[in-house]
Amino acid sequence: MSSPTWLCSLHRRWLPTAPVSPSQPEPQPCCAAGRGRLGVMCGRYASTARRTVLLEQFQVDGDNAEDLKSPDYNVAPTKTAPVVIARAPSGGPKDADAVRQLRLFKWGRLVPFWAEDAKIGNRMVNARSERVDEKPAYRAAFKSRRCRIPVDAFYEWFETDQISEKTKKPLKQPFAFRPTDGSSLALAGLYEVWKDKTLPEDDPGALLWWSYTILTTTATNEIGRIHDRMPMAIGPDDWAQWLDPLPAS
DNA sequence: CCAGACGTTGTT
DNA sequence: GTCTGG
DNA sequence: CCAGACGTTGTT
DNA sequence: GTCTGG
Repeated sequence: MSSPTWLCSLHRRWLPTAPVSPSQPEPQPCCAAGRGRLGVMCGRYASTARRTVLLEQFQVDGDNAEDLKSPDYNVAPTKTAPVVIARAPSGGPKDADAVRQLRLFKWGRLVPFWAEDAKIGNRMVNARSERVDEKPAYRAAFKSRRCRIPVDAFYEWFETDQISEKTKKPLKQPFAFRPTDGSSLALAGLYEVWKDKTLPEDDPGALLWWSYTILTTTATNEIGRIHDRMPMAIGPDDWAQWLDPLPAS
C-alpha cells in the first residue's frame, strides 16, 4: 500500500546540530568525514524535559509518570522513557472515556499481545510506517494503541575514516538532530501491553509489560543527505489526530 | 489443511 | 491473533 | 543505537 | 557472526 495520508503533513526540516549532551564529542560536517555510512535509524535519543513541562506541553490529564527520571540524554532500547497516550484511566473500567496520559514505558522489545514468548520483541525498536497498518506484529497497535514520544533530539552514528586502536574498527561519530526552529518534537510510536501467561498470577514477572516502538519514514530533507530513513515526527497540529483513530478510508 | 512466522537496516 | 508458505 | 557475551565435550 | 542487555 502507499504511504498513509497523514504522512505528508508530518514532514519537517532538519539540520544536524551540536549534540545535546555536553559529554558527546564535537560533530563534524555531515558528508565531509567518513564514507556516509550510518547505522540503524533512531536507535537512541534525548528526553530532557521535566515532568511538569511535559504535562503542560502535551495537555495531559492523567499523570502516571511520577517516577520519571529526567533529563536522560541517552535513551536506549529497553530503557524506560515518557510517552503520551490516550486511554481509559488505569484501574478504572476499560470502556471509560480515553484520557490523555503521561506514562513511562519501555522502548523496544515491543511484544504483541498475542505472543507467548517475550523474545519476539527483541528487535522491535522501530516500525516502518509504510506498512505498519498491515504487519501482524503492529497492526493491532496501529489501530488502537498509538503514542507520542517527547524527544529533544535523536542521535545517529557516523562511521569515520579513523580506526580505533582498541577494536581495530572504524570510529563512530555520534550526531544529534533536532528541529532548527527550536520547536518541541514528538515522534510517532505504537505501544503494546503484554502479559506472560506461562507464569502463575502471584509471580512478580506476571505484571503487565508496557513497551513502545518508534515509527520510521523516508528521509526527504536534510537528513536524507546522509541516511534514507528517519524517525517519524508529528507536528503539534497533528498531535491530537495521531492519538485518535484514523477516519475510515 | 497445518506449521511457522510475526522485524529493521544495511550489505554486497 | 492472523497471515504466509507448503 | 552500542557494548559485551557468546559454548561444549572431555580432559595436556 | 549474531544475539542479548542496557
